[in-house]
Amino acid sequence: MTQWLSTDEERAWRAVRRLLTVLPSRLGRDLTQLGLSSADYEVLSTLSEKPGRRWGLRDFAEKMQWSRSRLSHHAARMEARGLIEREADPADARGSIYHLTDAGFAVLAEAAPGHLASVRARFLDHLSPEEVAVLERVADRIADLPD
Amino acid sequence: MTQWLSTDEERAWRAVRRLLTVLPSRLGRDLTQLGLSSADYEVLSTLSEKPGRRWGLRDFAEKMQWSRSRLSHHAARMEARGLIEREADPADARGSIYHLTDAGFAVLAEAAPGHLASVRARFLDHLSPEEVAVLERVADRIADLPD
DNA sequence: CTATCGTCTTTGACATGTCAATGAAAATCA
DNA sequence: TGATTTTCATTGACATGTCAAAGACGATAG
Repeated sequence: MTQWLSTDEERAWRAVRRLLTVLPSRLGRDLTQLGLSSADYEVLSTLSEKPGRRWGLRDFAEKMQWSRSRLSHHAARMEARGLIEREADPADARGSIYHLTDAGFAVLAEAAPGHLASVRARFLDHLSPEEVAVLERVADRIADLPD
Repeated sequence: MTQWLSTDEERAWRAVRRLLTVLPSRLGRDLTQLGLSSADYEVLSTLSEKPGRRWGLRDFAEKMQWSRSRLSHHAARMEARGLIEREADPADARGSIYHLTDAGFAVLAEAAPGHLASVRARFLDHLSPEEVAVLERVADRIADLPD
């Protein structure tokens, strides 16, 4: 079940697959120690980068590459924890606007340094500048392919 | 929330994060068209590579980097579909041995070419041989770090 | 204006993953 | 041997993600 890629490709793909599994899992584990899941952290940091720290669900979900359903579910749970809040969109009564609470921002601010340290320790610190450059180019090229 | 990596690192990490999200999701979607989830495919192909196409749960789970619980749950579902079977381990009455059924092997054999085509179309075909080599080295280095 | 159609978020049902507890059997050790 | 500890796979309860309604509202065309 193995011979339809060249041996070089085969080895590389195996290695990349392992990376795809292992790196997110390690970063997630580190984050859990800090009291947040990876999903929580993504939501908080994506929201914190938006001017005003508020965002309508539709665009927010698209930015995060999440389904609207997933974001709605997850946001409901985070709202119950007091990390974010939802309010009606004044411009479109169907819409919902999410914004970071002060508590949510505080939680993010507390977790961020540890998370970035983890990204360094588990990834960036082990790459040369040239490798970082190659990775960026390759990752962009692949991710930009049509869906 | 953004200024604790150098701009180069920041851009690269962003790109890699996007790749980590988007590539598995695309490959998974393609696989779904072929009737299998990514998890199903991993189980089948990992099992098919083992001599005799049978494997005890413990080592199997470790090889896949899955928790035993996850594998046990997933295997129960796949067994219900007739793709794999479980039997008692004659050497250790606590143990359980998983093996691929003929039906499971047939399903894998049918899905594999399409999946490999998808890996090519969505990934490998867009990399130069040098990039493939860099990726393999980097991915191995990162994945081999202590947990 | 109003009827239709499309779009919005949420919801519920279900699939999947995690975590802790279970019960059975092996390994260890006195 | 017999008691204790460890390891094994599975299970159940719960958290999370997916998919297909649902219901509310906006946009469009007559």
